[in-house]
Amino acid sequence: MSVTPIVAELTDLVFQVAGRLSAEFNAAAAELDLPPAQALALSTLCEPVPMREMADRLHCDASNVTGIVDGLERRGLVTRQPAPHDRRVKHLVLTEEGARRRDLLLERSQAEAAELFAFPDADRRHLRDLLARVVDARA
Amino acid sequence: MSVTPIVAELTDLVFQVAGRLSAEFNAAAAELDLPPAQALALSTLCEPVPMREMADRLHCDASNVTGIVDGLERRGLVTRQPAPHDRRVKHLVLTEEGARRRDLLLERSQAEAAELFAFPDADRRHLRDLLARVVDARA
DNA sequence: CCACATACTTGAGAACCTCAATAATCAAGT
DNA sequence: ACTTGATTATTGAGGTTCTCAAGTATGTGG
Repeated sequence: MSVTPIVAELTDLVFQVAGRLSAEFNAAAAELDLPPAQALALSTLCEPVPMREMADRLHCDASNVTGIVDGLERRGLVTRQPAPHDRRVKHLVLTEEGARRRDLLLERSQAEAAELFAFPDADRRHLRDLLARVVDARA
Repeated sequence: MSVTPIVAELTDLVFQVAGRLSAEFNAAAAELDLPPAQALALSTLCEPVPMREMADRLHCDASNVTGIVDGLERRGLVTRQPAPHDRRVKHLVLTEEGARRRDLLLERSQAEAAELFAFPDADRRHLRDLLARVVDARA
């Protein structure tokens, strides 16, 4: 029954790399007084976005987003604003401080990421192509 | 200060692949009535292992493991057994049912993983080598 | 024996998550 | 208009995961 060893190996490696990346992300987040999920939400926020859209981005339940945004709002980083065309939806909008915090977060976490991928550009592109193949293997 | 676009791209791809893998893992876990963290702990468990070692494997606080193992014990999948040589440490040992559940979990999640990495073997090995380079870039 | 480190637990508090149910609104068909 | 049915966001209950600070029991080295 056993799966090809290479598959287990690949799975493991992907988790290791992702693990480091997210450890670095979370560390950067923690320095900015942001819990992981809130940081993740913040990092995807640029243009105003409906709650529902955020739920999709985070691959989680809508009711979940309520709590996360509560946190971000309590910290004064986003506000909920009623959408003009549909009174059911509320848009998440970055405050000044929210935008500043978001930029810091991205800056720091990407700086760490850059170190992880610090090898010749040809290899990086090759890695990108292979990973891309995995991703849209079944899109 | 902007990071090379390729780095952002790589980061994104790695997260996407890891995201799918862990979504599949969590789904398999959910079918077996296992919360994510408990499933992860279970999946790493084969030989008896001290709590502390488990904490290292999960990259989390020791006090955290107590709660996770409480869950696994409540479900009857592991037991804590005092280690012979050091009375401070407790070994996590799989029960019969625990071993069975663990095998099912690995079987199912690896089957999903195999589909993700279903492309020529030469490419898979290449991908492995590149990822390995990332991992021990700073080990 | 003493000082110190280590393994595990406990407790408080926050964060995160699922699920079921609700209120408000929209979109369509009738 | 008016009902039906979907959709958006929230709430509440309950469980899981996390951090952090303290505490207990045990090992180790001077």
